Amino acid sequence: MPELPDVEVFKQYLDATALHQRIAKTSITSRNILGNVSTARLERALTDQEFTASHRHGKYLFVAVDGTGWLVLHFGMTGFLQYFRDPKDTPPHTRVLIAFTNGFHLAYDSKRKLGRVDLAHTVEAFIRERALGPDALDPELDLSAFRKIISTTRRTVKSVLMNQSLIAGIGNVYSDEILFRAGIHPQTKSNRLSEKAGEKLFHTMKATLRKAIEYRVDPDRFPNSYLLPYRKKGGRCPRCGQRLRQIMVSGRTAYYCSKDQKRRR
DNA sequence: CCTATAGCCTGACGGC
DNA sequence: TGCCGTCAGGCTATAG
Repeated sequence: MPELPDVEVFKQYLDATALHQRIAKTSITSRNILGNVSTARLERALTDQEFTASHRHGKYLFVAVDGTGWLVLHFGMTGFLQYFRDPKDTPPHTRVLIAFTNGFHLAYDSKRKLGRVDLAHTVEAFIRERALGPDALDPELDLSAFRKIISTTRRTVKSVLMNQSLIAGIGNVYSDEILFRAGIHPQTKSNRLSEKAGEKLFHTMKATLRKAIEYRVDPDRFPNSYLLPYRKKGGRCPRCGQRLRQIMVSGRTAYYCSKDQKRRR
């Protein structure tokens, strides 16, 4: 699930709940979701410390640990955070459980274990090591920087949007949403986009991600014009009512409207 | 340079 | 009801 807007909402949730509380205990209940860190080292790094700030880059959430380092959270397809007091509210697939001295807990839940929990010395070093591109909502990723990215590759535009080394934060769902709103066919070759289409794509990308955060990624709050609620087998285009097409693009299922998103070469 | 595929994991769903 | 194959909004490694 979690793409940039989802992770941004997780960040706001964490900021509103888990900052500035002393950590009494850290329990790792699934070792294989850990990155380059052992159970013991992670527990040692967190216990008796507190979270002081957070930062998001693409689909990664970084949480500062007393200014000494960073806890890195990645959510895979099924991850989320839950802050709660009563132990019976512990989510069913909790992989890391942090108990604070105020009696509350923060759970990192990941049903499919495709997410990762790690430690990093600095955010910048982590981003460099993972070769992540600029965050999709970073103001430094402006129109001219975006043009450079899309013009230098012949891949399909959908795979460019989803490539975390080129632009960080967009996954399968939001790439479909952005292309739908921009009226661009997902298999259009990136470097073949017209100047006008490239500019439209840029503004649509920024606006779509910002709006999704504003709606707190709640599909019920999205305007009717969004593809997201209809993005399923048998779904119909919210604009023209036609059945949505379903194709594979770079190994993922892409949904689009063949009337509004014409293929051109 | 780019695409396709498998693998990591688990659970929901549909068909029989 | 129960079993089985397929699929799911992420990412990496590898082969061609």
